Amino acid sequence: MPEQPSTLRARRRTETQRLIQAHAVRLFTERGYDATAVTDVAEAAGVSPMTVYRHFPTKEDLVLAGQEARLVAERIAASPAGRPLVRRIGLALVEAATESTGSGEGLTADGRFLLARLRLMITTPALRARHLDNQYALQQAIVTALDDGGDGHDAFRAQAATGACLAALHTALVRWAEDDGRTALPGLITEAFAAAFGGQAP
Amino acid sequence: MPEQPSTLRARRRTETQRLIQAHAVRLFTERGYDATAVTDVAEAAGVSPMTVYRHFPTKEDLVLAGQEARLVAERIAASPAGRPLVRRIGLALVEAATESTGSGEGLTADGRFLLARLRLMITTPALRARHLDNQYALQQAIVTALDDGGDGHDAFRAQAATGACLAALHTALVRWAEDDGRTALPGLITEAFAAAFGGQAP
DNA sequence: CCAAAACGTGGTAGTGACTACCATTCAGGT
DNA sequence: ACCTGAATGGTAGTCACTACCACGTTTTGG
Repeated sequence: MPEQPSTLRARRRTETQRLIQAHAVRLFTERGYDATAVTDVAEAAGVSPMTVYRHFPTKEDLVLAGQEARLVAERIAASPAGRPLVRRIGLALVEAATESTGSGEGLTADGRFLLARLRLMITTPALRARHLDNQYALQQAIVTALDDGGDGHDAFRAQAATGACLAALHTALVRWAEDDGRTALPGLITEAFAAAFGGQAP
Repeated sequence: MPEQPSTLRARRRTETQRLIQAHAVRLFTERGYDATAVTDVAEAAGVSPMTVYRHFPTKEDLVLAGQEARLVAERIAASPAGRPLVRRIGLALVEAATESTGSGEGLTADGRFLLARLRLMITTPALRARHLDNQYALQQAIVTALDDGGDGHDAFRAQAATGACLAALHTALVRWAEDDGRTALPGLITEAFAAAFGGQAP
């Protein structure tokens, strides 16, 4: 999904980003987030501190950066309307999770990296706060995407339902990370939805 | 509810806290959060920057400090068990909101201050992130408080349900702030729960 | 009632995240 | 080949926050 303009500059750019982020997550995991300075990350990646800030506006973005959110929003917007909102969102989330992590046992390299990032997001207070705010931004994006021209009251109901769905997702993600990714994520999401919404989930 | 030990030192201490926080919220509202330095708050309150940090460990706490969370957790723990979790939490939240803001029209001075803080929490990214993390901490407190000795699976379901409830609460709070407190908060919470959970809300 | 302990407050000097502002180098399109 | 623009690096500065220490006042215990 990330387009590859294949121009040399763009390829190098994404490659540097990948390099910096990989070293950052590694160092944060080894030494701790607060005990690792941005300068350390830059040094490990072989670039100047300036370059780190060019690619990642804040230290937190070194862990949080990722494009999973966009995928989710698009999938929900593309899902067939008519069904109750909670079921639409739940189904889209389960599908997106299946695609990202696989429903079976083996974890891809991307999956392991996502897991490492998630662990940091859950345990480090500053990262957890920013991650929750990102989820809130995703909520806004979802509500905007599926706004069928209803009035403010409809939008309010959509906000409430979407927020509750994303909270259930978050619970599933936390459990998945605590389990080191051994339990399949789609199943956890389904369980979380069942616990929160009872009869109106896949 | 906050005990008054009535010893001179304690009274002075809470008074300085109140003073600093009041000036902070005022300045943040007038000039903006990022454009206001902690030094400015200290100067306005007539204390040294050091004293500000003594009472409020971070700049964000100047807005976020408050003991509403504890009230909510206690109320939920005290609610009668047996009913479905979502209904228990919803009822407790509506009651707590009624007590804090009143169900009628007039807004108390405390209510107006709470509204000003809430507006800052919603509009300022850094504060919004920390606020969402505080809600997440409240979720943990609630789950711990009503842990009836179930297994890990029960705890997982409680996490999912509680998180969804607090997301609905947050939606109601945002709407309340956007309305400048004109719509009664308990009713908004009830509506948000109805939108998210359908038939299982007050 | 008077000491000693505890607390609230202020100063100084630091660390670390982040932000201008500017110079240099090199890929991309014409 | 030339010029535009992007990517990187350096310097200096702001601001949140943290020791570490000193001084005065309130509280406490004999």
